[in-house]
This record gives sequence, C-alpha cells and structure tokens, in this order.
Amino acid sequence: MLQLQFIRENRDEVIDRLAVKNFKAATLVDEIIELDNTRRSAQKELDDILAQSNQLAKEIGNYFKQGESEKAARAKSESIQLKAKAKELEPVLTETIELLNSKLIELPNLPHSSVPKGRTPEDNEIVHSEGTIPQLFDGAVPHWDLASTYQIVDFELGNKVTGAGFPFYRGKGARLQRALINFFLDEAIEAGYLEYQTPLLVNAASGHGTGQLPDKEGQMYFAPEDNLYLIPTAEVPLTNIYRDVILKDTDFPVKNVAYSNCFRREAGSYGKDVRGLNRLHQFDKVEIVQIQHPDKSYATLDEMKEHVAGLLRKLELPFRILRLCGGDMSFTSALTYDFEVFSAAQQRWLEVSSVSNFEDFQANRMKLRFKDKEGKTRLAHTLNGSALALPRIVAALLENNQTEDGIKIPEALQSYTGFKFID
RNA sequence: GGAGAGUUGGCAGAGUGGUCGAUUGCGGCGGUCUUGAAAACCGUUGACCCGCAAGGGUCCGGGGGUUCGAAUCCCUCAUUCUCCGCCA
Repeated sequence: MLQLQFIRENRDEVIDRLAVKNFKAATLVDEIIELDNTRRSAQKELDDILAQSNQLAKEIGNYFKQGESEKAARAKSESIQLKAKAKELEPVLTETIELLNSKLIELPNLPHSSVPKGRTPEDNEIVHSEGTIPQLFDGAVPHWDLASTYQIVDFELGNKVTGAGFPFYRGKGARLQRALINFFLDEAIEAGYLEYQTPLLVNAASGHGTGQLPDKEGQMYFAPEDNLYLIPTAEVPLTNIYRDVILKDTDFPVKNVAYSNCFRREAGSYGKDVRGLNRLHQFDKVEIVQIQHPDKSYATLDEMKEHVAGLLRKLELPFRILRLCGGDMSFTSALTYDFEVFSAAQQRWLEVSSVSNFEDFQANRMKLRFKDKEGKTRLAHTLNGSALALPRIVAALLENNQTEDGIKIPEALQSYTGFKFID
C-alpha cells in the first residue's frame, strides 16, 4: 500500500498517476486524508487521557506508601473517571483505524513515469523483439496434439483424477519438466540467487503481505479447515520471509529463487486461451525475488529482465518484451515487463514471464524495512519475476521444434533431459 | 490427538502487581590508549504513533479480561520443547 504521509503531501500527484492505471482515486484519497485527520485527533485525545491516568497511578502508589489513604482514594476515583472516558474513545479510534486501513489497501500502486497510458493488452509497448519465428512443415500441429501423439502430457487422465487444468506429465514429458526446472534453477544460482524450497500453503497474513489478499481472494484455493491458502506463485512465501523484518543496508541485494507448484483457480477462463497447456490450475514455475535499496531497484529490474531474456535465448525461443500499459498492470506493480514467446503452431504469443518492480508497495504492507546509512528506518523495494513458468515454455518448445520425425530438444537442455529427441 | 513446561530487546538471560521499555552479559556503534590491531577502559545501542520542538502515548508471542496501576494475575489463540499415542 501507499504511504499515508506521501498521500497527504502529494494528493494531486497520487490522483494523476493513478489515472494512468485508469483508477479514479479522488474520492478515495480525500476520504483517506479525512479519516487520517479524525484518527490523529482521536489519538491525541486518548493519549492525553492516558498520560493523565498514568500520572495518577504513580501518585496513588506514592500515597499508599506514605499511608495517605484519603488522598489515594480521591485520586482513585478521578482515575476511574478518566478510564471511563478512555473506554469510550478507544473503540472510536480502533474503528477509524480499521476503516482507514481498509480504504488504504484499495489504492493501487502508483505506476512508474515510463508506464504508457492504455486500457487493453493492445496498448502495451513492445520494447524488444528477438529470435526468428520458425517456418513449420505442412502438417505441423499444436502442442496438445503433439502431447497425445508422443504420450508426454495426458490431459484426459488429469480430468479423470482431478479435473480440467490438472494434467499428468508422462515419460519424456515428465523428464522434460524436471529438466526445465533444474535448468532454470541452475541458471538462477549461477546469477547469484539463493535457492529455497518453500511451503506451498500460506496463511492469510502472508497473502495480505504480497497483495493477493484481499483483492484476489477468489483466485486462490483455500483450505477452510486450517485457514490456509495454496500459493498462486512462490513469490508469496519467498517475499514473506521478510515480513516484519528490518534489514541492514549491507544486506542488499537480497536475491532468492524458488521452484514451486503454483495453484490458480482461474475462474471465468474459456476457449482457446485455456486449451492444452495454455492455462492450468496447477503448474510449475521458478520464481526470482529481489529485495533492494530504493535507489537501485530500477537497475535491478533491468538486471532481472536480462536474466529472463538470457534463459529464452538459451532455449532458442523467439520472444518479445512488453512494457505493460497502465490498464494491463497488476494492482501492486509500479513497472512490469511481460515476456512472450511465439508458439508457432498456434500462431500466437504466449506470456511466459512477468518481471515487476513493486517499489515500496509490498514492503509497506509487509513492514519490510532497512536501516540506511544515517540509521533511519526506511521501506525497502521488492521485485520479482518468473524465470520461468513451465507450461507455455513447453508448449512453444514442442510446437516450434517439431519435425516430421519427432521433437528436437534445444542444446542447452540436452544435458538435463538426457535425450535429444522426443519420438 | 493427550499430558506437562516455556515464549522478555540482535542474541543469551533476570524480573511474579507500583519511579520497568525493562538488571546483567555478549554482540553492534563511537571514543581513550596504540604506528595499526587486539586487550582494557569510558560512552552509546529497540520499534511504532502524535508533535516544529519540548514532550506525550503504545508495544515484554497475538487477542481479550481483572486492577487506580500488569512483563508480573485470569481467559483464549498461536508457537517451541519434553513425554505418550499415531504415522511417514
């Protein structure tokens, strides 16, 4: 969430910048400032009452010691009255704070100044394209057909055992998954990231920390018996490691990576978007997270963007990088680059990674801070990116590398798969 | 799942109703001494809210209660350890 003080001091700027995200903030911002004013005066009033009764309590102690029981009794009754007043004020203050917080988390993050205006994916800005789109032979087919021809992904079996969007990977298909996971992890470790294996279920506090709650509640699988959420991405546990943590400024940059299963309900999806591996309820992803000093977070964003580009280059996939427009960005992001690979049989671009700088938006929710050189406590910046999500990479690899005799495995992966060909 | 014992500042560890936001040690930071370092000695060292400041308030696992007053008493939840049960 945004910092209250910043909102108070930059009301007009907040409203203008949120307009880039097509968010009409004026009413909400004014409500927030008004609520904060109420909060401040209520707090002051309560603090004064408490100060008086603290003072009285000390005096009463002294009176008792000196055996002045009459004075003590008088002070006592005075104190009881103060206490009654405090009892009235307390709920007013708590309610105000709760209301203020609930309004505050409705405000999205401010977009970076380079974010283009726009409403739909068509308004995203292509900042880079690389690789050549392969010309497939006649009779080339989409990956879902390849999956059944070579018996490497079984969607029907997934339907039977679980439901749509939960495929089985089989034989060389399963091996390919494992190869990609190891390849992505090794590349990240090589780039200085520390590997984690995280829990796949998290509590509500963690969901709030990274911003999935409350706005994306319906997107997560939930286990009500235990009040736990299945993670939609390893970003959640990996970033929440630092919830309520104060780092030293020599700790930067914190670079973490985790492979995990990801679970997404994807309510309301339909049609060609969800065919085959294009969109699943359970999928595999390697996620990179960095925590950085505010002055360096944009340089870090570029570094992470280059890391992801390097992976796609090694996999020999044609890709492009988009700078998301205000309307297509997530609630929490200040600047997001999406990576898309071209899947040659479907003839469409598939999103395989999203790399974002959240600046201090998540950090503010999580109370993730650091001590700067002057010893002041400040919010850190958080960033994350997929490096990479597997299903659409697999889709593109299968489609783009198909030949009449089988599917070629890119060279960089061969030492991981142990085979060069799926046939 | 059952029984018992814990949860205090970066760490260790005192404190069982009143000048306790908290003794002390270690660690950190600053200084004296030293060519430099170590040792020794001195000082300093939590977070948050309101306030220009002075100052005030909140926080001893979380929440609630008793009391004029709670780290200290009561309830509750979480969590750790030990024993038993169950299981990988």
